[in-house]
Amino acid sequence: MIDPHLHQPVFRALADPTRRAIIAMLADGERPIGDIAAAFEMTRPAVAKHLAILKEGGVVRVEKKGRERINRLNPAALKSAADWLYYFDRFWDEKLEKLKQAVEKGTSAS
Amino acid sequence: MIDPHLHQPVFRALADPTRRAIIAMLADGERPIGDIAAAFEMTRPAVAKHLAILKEGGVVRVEKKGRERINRLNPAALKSAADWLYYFDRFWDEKLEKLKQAVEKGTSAS
DNA sequence: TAAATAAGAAACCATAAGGTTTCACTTTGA
DNA sequence: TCAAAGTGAAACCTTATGGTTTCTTATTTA
Repeated sequence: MIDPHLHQPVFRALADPTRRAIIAMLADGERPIGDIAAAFEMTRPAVAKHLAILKEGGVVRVEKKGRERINRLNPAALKSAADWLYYFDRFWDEKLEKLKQAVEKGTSAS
Repeated sequence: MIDPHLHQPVFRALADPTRRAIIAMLADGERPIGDIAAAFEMTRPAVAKHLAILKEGGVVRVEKKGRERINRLNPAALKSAADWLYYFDRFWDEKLEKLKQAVEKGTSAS
């Protein structure tokens, strides 16, 4: 098993329910911080801190656009956490494990 | 997307690197708390707190056995977190997504 | 039965986390 | 050009978190 510290920034980003909700929201489309703060009935600085942690985990990226900062989801970063969990697939879903092995071998399945 | 609070106990359990290391250790085999504390060079009460949080998330279960308490991994609880992350599969791995759909349809892939 | 082993529980401590209010800085638009 | 809009940043507060030491309880086993 891989060093658990490697995944820390991502798992830390995922640890808070508000941050997971932000991830879900950004999966639907990019948004400026003001919109997010309004949606969660939370002050903007509070959301800014959550976004900072999400950025540390690479889960969210920002793009300056005039006076706005567009926050965009970077789902690839979530793969790091998913990969760690995938290791346990074989314990609860042997069928999917077989399929994954097929993918790794390059076998077509569709 | 599902209510992020439902997953909170599991994601909280996963948030700490020591707890993820404990999960990895228990995946290799059940162990009493003393063994875990020794392996991590940490006091037993500290490990006890981590185990309590892991139990709250349903990730670890205990069985009394004489004067020992055997801690056993319950990988099914991890599925809750994995399922949440699976939602983003389509963003980073379209091929695996197709395979999963194939599984759901009952299509053979091996 | 008494010592050793395994563990739970309580009290305590330092720091991290999550939130707020207040103030300063850019970019836009009337 | 100057007020409004959108944001960043600093200071502060409360509670959660992760750890320790100390003490007690239960089970072996010599």
